[in-house]
Amino acid sequence: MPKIVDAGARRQDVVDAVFRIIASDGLERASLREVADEAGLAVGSVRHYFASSDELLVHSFSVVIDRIAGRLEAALESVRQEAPGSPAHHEAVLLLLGQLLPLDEEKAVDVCVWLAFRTAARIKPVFAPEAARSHRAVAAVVGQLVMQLLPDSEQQDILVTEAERLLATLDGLCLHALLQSEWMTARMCRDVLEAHLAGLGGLFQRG
Amino acid sequence: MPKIVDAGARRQDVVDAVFRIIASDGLERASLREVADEAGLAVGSVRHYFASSDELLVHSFSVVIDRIAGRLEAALESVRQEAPGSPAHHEAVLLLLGQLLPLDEEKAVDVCVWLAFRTAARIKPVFAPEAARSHRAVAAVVGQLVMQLLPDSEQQDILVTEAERLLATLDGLCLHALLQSEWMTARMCRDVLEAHLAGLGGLFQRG
DNA sequence: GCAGTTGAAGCACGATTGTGCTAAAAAGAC
DNA sequence: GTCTTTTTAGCACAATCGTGCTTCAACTGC
Repeated sequence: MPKIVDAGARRQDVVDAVFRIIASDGLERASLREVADEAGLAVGSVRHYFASSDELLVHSFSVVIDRIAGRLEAALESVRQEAPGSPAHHEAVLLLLGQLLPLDEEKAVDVCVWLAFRTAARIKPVFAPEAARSHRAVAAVVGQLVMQLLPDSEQQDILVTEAERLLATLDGLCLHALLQSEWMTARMCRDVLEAHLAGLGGLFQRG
Repeated sequence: MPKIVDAGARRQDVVDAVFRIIASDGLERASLREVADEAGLAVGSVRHYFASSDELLVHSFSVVIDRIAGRLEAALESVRQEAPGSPAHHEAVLLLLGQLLPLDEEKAVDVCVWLAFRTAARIKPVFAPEAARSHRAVAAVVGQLVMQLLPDSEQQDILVTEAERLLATLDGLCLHALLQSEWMTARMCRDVLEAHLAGLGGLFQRG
Protein backbone atom coordinates (compact mmCIF):
# COMPACT_ATOMS: atom_id res chain seq x y z
CA MET A 1 0.00 0.00 0.00
CA PRO A 2 0.98 3.63 -0.05
CA LYS A 3 3.22 5.95 1.77
CA ILE A 4 1.29 7.02 4.85
CA VAL A 5 1.30 10.61 6.08
CA ASP A 6 -1.11 12.39 8.34
CA ALA A 7 -3.13 14.08 5.64
CA GLY A 8 -5.14 16.09 8.13
CA ALA A 9 -2.01 17.53 9.72
CA ARG A 10 -0.51 18.36 6.34
CA ARG A 11 -3.70 20.12 5.32
CA GLN A 12 -3.63 22.09 8.56
CA ASP A 13 -0.02 23.10 7.89
CA VAL A 14 -1.07 24.49 4.54
CA VAL A 15 -4.03 26.28 6.11
CA ASP A 16 -1.70 27.84 8.68
CA ALA A 17 0.45 29.10 5.84
CA VAL A 18 -2.66 30.61 4.27
CA PHE A 19 -3.45 32.37 7.54
CA ARG A 20 0.02 33.86 7.83
CA ILE A 21 -0.05 35.13 4.27
CA ILE A 22 -3.50 36.67 4.59
CA ALA A 23 -2.60 38.33 7.89
CA SER A 24 0.59 39.85 6.54
CA ASP A 25 -0.08 40.40 2.85
CA GLY A 26 -3.83 40.11 2.36
CA LEU A 27 -6.12 37.58 0.76
CA GLU A 28 -5.21 38.54 -2.79
CA ARG A 29 -1.64 37.40 -2.18
CA ALA A 30 -2.75 33.97 -0.99
CA SER A 31 -1.98 32.30 -4.32
CA LEU A 32 -0.98 28.68 -4.65
CA ARG A 33 2.63 29.59 -5.25
CA GLU A 34 2.84 31.92 -2.27
CA VAL A 35 1.10 29.44 -0.01
CA ALA A 36 3.36 26.62 -1.17
CA ASP A 37 6.45 28.73 -0.50
CA GLU A 38 5.21 29.72 2.95
CA ALA A 39 4.42 26.10 3.79
CA GLY A 40 7.77 24.95 2.46
CA LEU A 41 6.19 22.82 -0.25
CA ALA A 42 5.88 22.80 -4.00
CA VAL A 43 2.77 23.93 -5.80
CA GLY A 44 2.03 20.41 -6.93
CA SER A 45 2.17 19.17 -3.34
CA VAL A 46 -0.33 21.71 -2.14
CA ARG A 47 -2.57 20.78 -5.03
CA HIS A 48 -2.35 17.18 -3.94
CA TYR A 49 -4.23 18.05 -0.74
CA PHE A 50 -6.52 20.71 -2.18
CA ALA A 51 -8.04 20.12 -5.58
CA SER A 52 -8.11 23.81 -6.45
CA SER A 53 -7.24 27.22 -5.13
CA ASP A 54 -10.89 27.80 -4.28
CA GLU A 55 -11.12 24.64 -2.24
CA LEU A 56 -8.03 25.63 -0.26
CA LEU A 57 -9.39 29.07 0.50
CA VAL A 58 -12.92 27.93 1.33
CA HIS A 59 -11.50 25.29 3.66
CA SER A 60 -9.28 27.89 5.29
CA PHE A 61 -12.34 30.10 5.76
CA SER A 62 -14.16 27.17 7.35
CA VAL A 63 -11.27 26.50 9.73
CA VAL A 64 -11.06 30.07 10.97
CA ILE A 65 -14.81 30.15 11.50
CA ASP A 66 -14.64 26.98 13.58
CA ARG A 67 -11.79 28.38 15.65
CA ILE A 68 -13.59 31.64 16.41
CA ALA A 69 -16.96 30.02 16.99
CA GLY A 70 -15.36 27.43 19.25
CA ARG A 71 -13.73 30.10 21.39
CA LEU A 72 -16.99 32.03 21.54
CA GLU A 73 -19.03 29.05 22.66
CA ALA A 74 -16.48 28.09 25.29
CA ALA A 75 -16.54 31.66 26.57
CA LEU A 76 -20.34 31.62 26.60
CA GLU A 77 -20.22 28.51 28.77
CA SER A 78 -17.92 30.34 31.18
CA VAL A 79 -20.38 33.23 31.32
CA ARG A 80 -23.20 30.86 32.11
CA GLN A 81 -21.29 29.46 35.07
CA GLU A 82 -21.12 32.82 36.79
CA ALA A 83 -23.90 34.48 38.71
CA PRO A 84 -25.44 37.28 36.61
CA GLY A 85 -24.47 40.64 38.00
CA SER A 86 -21.40 39.39 39.82
CA PRO A 87 -17.97 40.84 39.01
CA ALA A 88 -16.86 37.43 37.75
CA HIS A 89 -19.82 37.39 35.40
CA HIS A 90 -18.92 40.83 34.11
CA GLU A 91 -15.34 39.74 33.55
CA ALA A 92 -16.47 36.59 31.75
CA VAL A 93 -18.66 38.69 29.47
CA LEU A 94 -15.72 40.96 28.64
CA LEU A 95 -13.61 37.89 27.96
CA LEU A 96 -16.24 36.60 25.55
CA LEU A 97 -16.51 39.85 23.64
CA GLY A 98 -12.73 40.08 23.52
CA GLN A 99 -12.61 36.85 21.53
CA LEU A 100 -13.74 38.86 18.53
CA LEU A 101 -11.04 41.50 18.91
CA PRO A 102 -7.35 41.38 17.93
CA LEU A 103 -6.18 41.67 21.54
CA ASP A 104 -3.29 39.24 21.11
CA GLU A 105 -1.26 37.91 18.22
CA GLU A 106 -3.25 34.71 17.77
CA LYS A 107 -6.64 36.40 17.77
CA ALA A 108 -5.27 39.18 15.58
CA VAL A 109 -4.45 36.68 12.85
CA ASP A 110 -7.79 34.96 13.24
CA VAL A 111 -10.00 38.02 13.08
CA CYS A 112 -7.91 39.45 10.27
CA VAL A 113 -8.32 36.32 8.20
CA TRP A 114 -11.96 36.11 9.20
CA LEU A 115 -12.65 39.68 8.07
CA ALA A 116 -10.75 39.18 4.83
CA PHE A 117 -12.85 36.16 3.87
CA ARG A 118 -16.11 37.81 4.88
CA THR A 119 -15.46 40.87 2.76
CA ALA A 120 -14.31 38.66 -0.10
CA ALA A 121 -17.58 36.75 0.16
CA ARG A 122 -19.41 39.82 -1.09
CA ILE A 123 -17.72 39.32 -4.45
CA LYS A 124 -16.79 35.64 -4.67
CA PRO A 125 -19.88 33.42 -4.41
CA VAL A 126 -17.80 30.40 -3.31
CA PHE A 127 -17.33 32.06 0.05
CA ALA A 128 -20.98 32.99 0.54
CA PRO A 129 -22.18 29.79 2.27
CA GLU A 130 -19.38 29.89 4.82
CA ALA A 131 -19.91 33.60 5.37
CA ALA A 132 -23.55 32.97 6.14
CA ARG A 133 -22.63 30.15 8.50
CA SER A 134 -20.11 32.42 10.18
CA HIS A 135 -22.70 35.12 10.70
CA ARG A 136 -25.25 32.68 12.09
CA ALA A 137 -22.78 31.17 14.52
CA VAL A 138 -21.56 34.48 15.92
CA ALA A 139 -25.03 36.01 16.00
CA ALA A 140 -26.31 32.99 17.91
CA VAL A 141 -23.70 33.39 20.65
CA VAL A 142 -24.15 37.14 20.90
CA GLY A 143 -27.91 36.65 20.96
CA GLN A 144 -27.61 34.22 23.85
CA LEU A 145 -25.37 36.67 25.65
CA VAL A 146 -27.82 39.55 25.21
CA MET A 147 -30.62 37.36 26.56
CA GLN A 148 -28.48 36.75 29.62
CA LEU A 149 -27.65 40.41 30.08
CA LEU A 150 -31.12 41.84 29.60
CA PRO A 151 -34.05 41.22 31.93
CA ASP A 152 -36.52 38.63 30.69
CA SER A 153 -39.21 41.25 30.63
CA GLU A 154 -37.73 42.87 27.51
CA GLN A 155 -39.71 42.42 24.34
CA GLN A 156 -38.39 40.17 21.65
CA ASP A 157 -37.69 42.90 19.09
CA ILE A 158 -35.67 44.87 21.63
CA LEU A 159 -33.54 41.81 22.26
CA VAL A 160 -32.96 41.40 18.53
CA THR A 161 -32.06 45.05 18.11
CA GLU A 162 -29.68 44.98 21.05
CA ALA A 163 -28.02 41.83 19.77
CA GLU A 164 -27.48 43.40 16.37
CA ARG A 165 -26.24 46.56 18.02
CA LEU A 166 -23.71 44.69 20.12
CA LEU A 167 -22.64 42.70 17.09
CA ALA A 168 -22.19 45.86 15.05
CA THR A 169 -20.17 47.53 17.78
CA LEU A 170 -17.96 44.47 18.06
CA ASP A 171 -17.34 44.30 14.34
CA GLY A 172 -16.67 48.02 14.23
CA LEU A 173 -14.20 47.75 17.08
CA CYS A 174 -12.52 44.86 15.33
CA LEU A 175 -12.32 46.82 12.10
CA HIS A 176 -10.83 49.86 13.80
CA ALA A 177 -8.39 47.79 15.82
CA LEU A 178 -7.20 46.13 12.64
CA LEU A 179 -7.11 49.21 10.40
CA GLN A 180 -6.36 52.06 12.78
CA SER A 181 -4.42 50.35 15.53
CA GLU A 182 -2.76 53.64 16.49
CA TRP A 183 -6.09 55.07 17.63
CA MET A 184 -7.96 51.94 18.64
CA THR A 185 -5.78 50.50 21.37
CA ALA A 186 -6.60 47.52 23.59
CA ARG A 187 -7.41 49.94 26.37
CA MET A 188 -9.85 51.85 24.19
CA CYS A 189 -11.50 48.57 23.17
CA ARG A 190 -12.10 47.69 26.79
CA ASP A 191 -13.41 51.16 27.61
CA VAL A 192 -15.85 51.03 24.72
CA LEU A 193 -17.04 47.56 25.70
CA GLU A 194 -17.51 48.65 29.32
CA ALA A 195 -19.52 51.66 28.19
CA HIS A 196 -21.64 49.52 25.94
CA LEU A 197 -22.36 47.00 28.69
CA ALA A 198 -23.25 49.82 31.07
CA GLY A 199 -25.68 51.11 28.46
CA LEU A 200 -27.15 47.64 28.11
CA GLY A 201 -27.62 47.24 31.84
CA GLY A 202 -29.18 50.66 32.08
CA LEU A 203 -31.75 49.85 29.41
CA PHE A 204 -34.45 48.40 31.61
CA GLN A 205 -33.98 51.14 34.21
CA ARG A 206 -35.34 53.60 31.67
CA GLY A 207 -38.22 51.28 30.77
CA MET B 1 -2.21 75.03 -29.49
CA PRO B 2 -3.47 71.63 -28.59
CA LYS B 3 -6.70 69.80 -28.62
CA ILE B 4 -8.58 71.06 -25.58
CA VAL B 5 -10.47 68.70 -23.28
CA ASP B 6 -11.77 69.20 -19.80
CA ALA B 7 -9.10 67.14 -18.09
CA GLY B 8 -10.82 67.35 -14.73
CA ALA B 9 -14.08 66.00 -16.11
CA ARG B 10 -12.29 63.20 -17.92
CA ARG B 11 -10.47 62.24 -14.74
CA GLN B 12 -13.78 62.21 -12.90
CA ASP B 13 -15.29 59.95 -15.56
CA VAL B 14 -12.48 57.50 -15.02
CA VAL B 15 -12.89 57.71 -11.25
CA ASP B 16 -16.61 56.99 -11.64
CA ALA B 17 -15.71 53.91 -13.64
CA VAL B 18 -13.39 52.85 -10.83
CA PHE B 19 -16.22 53.26 -8.33
CA ARG B 20 -18.60 51.13 -10.37
CA ILE B 21 -16.05 48.35 -10.76
CA ILE B 22 -15.11 48.30 -7.07
CA ALA B 23 -18.77 48.29 -6.01
CA SER B 24 -19.68 45.42 -8.30
CA ASP B 25 -16.49 43.36 -8.58
CA GLY B 26 -14.21 44.53 -5.80
CA LEU B 27 -11.00 46.51 -5.64
CA GLU B 28 -8.82 43.71 -6.99
CA ARG B 29 -10.70 43.84 -10.28
CA ALA B 30 -10.08 47.57 -10.70
CA SER B 31 -7.22 47.05 -13.15
CA LEU B 32 -6.30 49.54 -15.82
CA ARG B 33 -7.84 47.42 -18.55
CA GLU B 34 -11.11 46.90 -16.67
CA VAL B 35 -11.34 50.56 -15.78
CA ALA B 36 -10.60 51.61 -19.34
CA ASP B 37 -13.31 49.29 -20.67
CA GLU B 38 -15.83 50.53 -18.12
CA ALA B 39 -15.03 54.15 -18.99
CA GLY B 40 -15.19 53.43 -22.73
CA LEU B 41 -11.54 54.32 -23.24
CA ALA B 42 -8.30 52.58 -24.13
CA VAL B 43 -5.68 51.73 -21.55
CA GLY B 44 -3.30 54.29 -23.00
CA SER B 45 -5.92 56.99 -22.65
CA VAL B 46 -6.49 56.29 -18.99
CA ARG B 47 -2.77 56.29 -18.46
CA HIS B 48 -2.56 59.73 -20.02
CA TYR B 49 -4.62 61.14 -17.14
CA PHE B 50 -3.17 58.94 -14.40
CA ALA B 51 0.53 58.22 -14.46
CA SER B 52 0.12 54.82 -12.87
CA SER B 53 -2.44 52.42 -11.54
CA ASP B 54 -1.56 53.47 -8.01
CA GLU B 55 -2.13 57.13 -8.76
CA LEU B 56 -5.55 56.35 -10.20
CA LEU B 57 -6.58 54.32 -7.18
CA VAL B 58 -5.20 56.74 -4.60
CA HIS B 59 -6.97 59.61 -6.35
CA SER B 60 -10.19 57.60 -6.40
CA PHE B 61 -9.78 56.98 -2.68
CA SER B 62 -9.29 60.67 -2.14
CA VAL B 63 -12.42 61.52 -4.11
CA VAL B 64 -14.65 59.14 -2.17
CA ILE B 65 -13.29 60.49 1.11
CA ASP B 66 -14.10 64.04 0.06
CA ARG B 67 -17.60 63.03 -0.96
CA ILE B 68 -18.36 61.30 2.32
CA ALA B 69 -16.69 63.91 4.48
CA GLY B 70 -18.53 66.64 2.59
CA ARG B 71 -21.89 65.03 3.21
CA LEU B 72 -21.02 64.51 6.87
CA GLU B 73 -20.03 68.11 7.42
CA ALA B 74 -23.13 69.41 5.67
CA ALA B 75 -25.25 67.13 7.85
CA LEU B 76 -23.41 68.34 10.95
CA GLU B 77 -24.29 71.90 9.99
CA SER B 78 -27.94 70.86 9.75
CA VAL B 79 -27.74 69.33 13.19
CA ARG B 80 -26.31 72.53 14.60
CA GLN B 81 -29.22 74.55 13.25
CA GLU B 82 -31.76 72.58 15.28
CA ALA B 83 -32.49 73.00 18.96
CA PRO B 84 -30.87 70.16 20.92
CA GLY B 85 -33.50 67.76 22.18
CA SER B 86 -36.11 68.77 19.62
CA PRO B 87 -37.56 66.13 17.26
CA ALA B 88 -36.02 67.96 14.32
CA HIS B 89 -32.63 67.74 16.02
CA HIS B 90 -33.08 64.03 16.55
CA GLU B 91 -34.03 63.56 12.92
CA ALA B 92 -31.03 65.59 11.77
CA VAL B 93 -28.74 63.43 13.88
CA LEU B 94 -30.17 60.27 12.33
CA LEU B 95 -29.71 61.80 8.91
CA LEU B 96 -26.06 62.49 9.70
CA LEU B 97 -25.37 58.98 10.92
CA GLY B 98 -27.19 57.58 7.91
CA GLN B 99 -24.62 59.23 5.64
CA LEU B 100 -22.21 56.45 6.61
CA LEU B 101 -24.65 53.66 5.80
CA PRO B 102 -25.61 52.16 2.43
CA LEU B 103 -29.21 53.32 2.69
CA ASP B 104 -29.54 54.22 -0.99
CA GLU B 105 -27.75 53.26 -4.17
CA GLU B 106 -25.44 56.27 -4.23
CA LYS B 107 -24.32 55.93 -0.63
CA ALA B 108 -24.02 52.15 -1.06
CA VAL B 109 -21.44 52.63 -3.79
CA ASP B 110 -19.60 55.26 -1.77
CA VAL B 111 -19.33 53.34 1.48
CA CYS B 112 -18.48 50.16 -0.39
CA VAL B 113 -15.62 51.85 -2.20
CA TRP B 114 -14.62 53.61 0.99
CA LEU B 115 -14.44 50.36 2.94
CA ALA B 116 -12.57 48.60 0.16
CA PHE B 117 -9.84 51.24 0.13
CA ARG B 118 -9.59 51.38 3.91
CA THR B 119 -9.11 47.66 4.22
CA ALA B 120 -6.65 47.71 1.33
CA ALA B 121 -4.68 50.40 3.16
CA ARG B 122 -3.73 47.84 5.80
CA ILE B 123 -1.64 46.10 3.15
CA LYS B 124 -0.78 48.71 0.52
CA PRO B 125 1.19 51.59 2.03
CA VAL B 126 0.22 53.95 -0.80
CA PHE B 127 -3.27 54.10 0.64
CA ALA B 128 -2.19 54.69 4.24
CA PRO B 129 -2.04 58.53 4.18
CA GLU B 130 -5.52 58.84 2.70
CA ALA B 131 -6.85 56.22 5.12
CA ALA B 132 -5.51 58.24 8.03
CA ARG B 133 -7.03 61.42 6.59
CA SER B 134 -10.32 59.60 6.17
CA HIS B 135 -10.31 58.44 9.76
CA ARG B 136 -9.46 61.89 11.08
CA ALA B 137 -12.20 63.57 9.06
CA VAL B 138 -14.96 61.17 10.11
CA ALA B 139 -13.80 61.00 13.71
CA ALA B 140 -13.81 64.79 13.88
CA VAL B 141 -17.44 65.01 12.76
CA VAL B 142 -18.58 62.20 15.03
CA GLY B 143 -16.66 63.78 17.88
CA GLN B 144 -18.41 67.09 17.34
CA LEU B 145 -21.73 65.29 17.24
CA VAL B 146 -21.06 63.47 20.51
CA MET B 147 -20.14 66.76 22.14
CA GLN B 148 -23.48 68.11 21.02
CA LEU B 149 -25.40 65.09 22.28
CA LEU B 150 -23.76 64.75 25.69
CA PRO B 151 -24.03 67.31 28.47
CA ASP B 152 -21.02 69.55 28.87
CA SER B 153 -20.50 68.18 32.34
CA GLU B 154 -19.15 64.90 30.96
CA GLN B 155 -15.46 64.31 31.39
CA GLN B 156 -13.20 64.44 28.40
CA ASP B 157 -12.29 60.74 28.40
CA ILE B 158 -15.97 59.75 28.46
CA LEU B 159 -16.57 61.94 25.42
CA VAL B 160 -13.69 60.26 23.61
CA THR B 161 -14.89 56.79 24.52
CA GLU B 162 -18.42 57.54 23.43
CA ALA B 163 -17.20 58.99 20.15
CA GLU B 164 -15.17 55.89 19.43
CA ARG B 165 -18.10 53.73 20.45
CA LEU B 166 -20.47 55.51 18.11
CA LEU B 167 -17.89 55.33 15.35
CA ALA B 168 -17.41 51.61 15.90
CA THR B 169 -21.14 50.97 15.89
CA LEU B 170 -21.50 52.93 12.67
CA ASP B 171 -18.71 51.08 10.95
CA GLY B 172 -20.08 47.78 12.17
CA LEU B 173 -23.53 48.62 10.88
CA CYS B 174 -22.02 49.63 7.56
CA LEU B 175 -20.08 46.38 7.37
CA HIS B 176 -23.13 44.28 8.16
CA ALA B 177 -25.35 46.19 5.78
CA LEU B 178 -22.81 45.63 3.00
CA LEU B 179 -21.96 42.00 3.76
CA GLN B 180 -25.15 40.61 5.26
CA SER B 181 -27.82 42.75 3.66
CA GLU B 182 -30.42 40.01 4.21
CA TRP B 183 -30.19 40.42 7.98
CA MET B 184 -29.13 44.04 8.30
CA THR B 185 -31.99 45.89 6.64
CA ALA B 186 -32.48 49.64 6.53
CA ARG B 187 -35.12 49.27 9.23
CA MET B 188 -32.71 47.40 11.48
CA CYS B 189 -30.07 50.08 10.92
CA ARG B 190 -32.49 52.75 12.09
CA ASP B 191 -33.59 50.71 15.11
CA VAL B 192 -29.99 50.17 16.16
CA LEU B 193 -29.16 53.84 15.74
CA GLU B 194 -32.24 54.85 17.75
CA ALA B 195 -31.26 52.46 20.52
CA HIS B 196 -27.71 53.77 20.54
CA LEU B 197 -28.87 57.39 20.72
CA ALA B 198 -31.25 56.51 23.56
CA GLY B 199 -28.32 54.93 25.39
CA LEU B 200 -26.25 58.04 24.79
CA GLY B 201 -28.96 60.32 26.11
CA GLY B 202 -29.44 58.11 29.12
CA LEU B 203 -25.77 58.28 30.03
CA PHE B 204 -25.82 61.35 32.22
CA GLN B 205 -29.01 60.22 33.94
CA ARG B 206 -27.03 57.35 35.43
CA GLY B 207 -24.19 59.63 36.38
C1' DG C 1 12.19 -8.54 -4.11
C1' DC C 2 8.13 -6.85 -6.41
C1' DA C 3 4.04 -4.30 -7.26
C1' DG C 4 1.03 -0.80 -6.53
C1' DT C 5 -0.66 3.26 -4.30
C1' DT C 6 0.38 7.74 -2.57
C1' DG C 7 3.20 11.86 -1.78
C1' DA C 8 5.96 15.40 -3.89
C1' DA C 9 7.50 18.03 -7.62
C1' DG C 10 7.62 20.32 -11.86
C1' DC C 11 6.49 21.65 -16.81
C1' DA C 12 3.61 24.15 -20.02
C1' DC C 13 -0.19 26.72 -21.47
C1' DG C 14 -3.37 30.54 -21.67
C1' DA C 15 -5.02 34.52 -19.19
C1' DT C 16 -4.27 38.70 -16.79
C1' DT C 17 -1.62 42.45 -14.86
C1' DG C 18 1.34 47.06 -14.82
C1' DT C 19 4.28 49.65 -17.48
C1' DG C 20 7.87 51.58 -20.97
C1' DC C 21 7.55 52.98 -25.38
C1' DT C 22 5.90 54.25 -29.95
C1' DA C 23 2.71 56.13 -33.21
C1' DA C 24 -1.21 58.06 -35.21
C1' DA C 25 -5.02 61.41 -34.90
C1' DA C 26 -7.03 65.85 -33.58
C1' DA C 27 -7.26 70.72 -33.22
C1' DG C 28 -5.80 75.52 -32.08
C1' DA C 29 -1.88 79.00 -33.61
C1' DC C 30 0.34 81.07 -37.32
C1' DG D 1 -1.74 74.74 -45.46
C1' DT D 2 1.74 73.94 -41.75
C1' DC D 3 3.43 73.39 -37.20
C1' DT D 4 2.93 72.11 -32.38
C1' DT D 5 0.98 70.09 -28.57
C1' DT D 6 -2.46 67.36 -26.56
C1' DT D 7 -5.14 63.33 -26.82
C1' DT D 8 -5.97 58.65 -27.92
C1' DA D 9 -4.49 54.26 -28.99
C1' DG D 10 -1.80 50.31 -29.24
C1' DC D 11 2.35 47.05 -28.99
C1' DA D 12 5.59 44.32 -26.29
C1' DC D 13 7.65 42.60 -22.32
C1' DA D 14 8.14 40.52 -17.82
C1' DA D 15 5.65 38.95 -13.90
C1' DT D 16 2.01 36.43 -11.85
C1' DC D 17 -1.89 33.47 -11.74
C1' DG D 18 -4.74 28.71 -11.84
C1' DT D 19 -4.64 24.38 -13.75
C1' DG D 20 -4.13 19.99 -16.74
C1' DC D 21 -0.75 16.78 -17.09
C1' DT D 22 3.45 14.10 -16.42
C1' DT D 23 7.29 12.39 -13.82
C1' DC D 24 9.84 10.66 -9.99
C1' DA D 25 10.50 9.09 -5.32
C1' DA D 26 8.78 6.81 -1.20
C1' DC D 27 6.74 3.43 1.24
C1' DT D 28 3.34 -0.41 2.41
C1' DG D 29 1.52 -5.03 1.55
C1' DC D 30 2.48 -9.31 -0.34
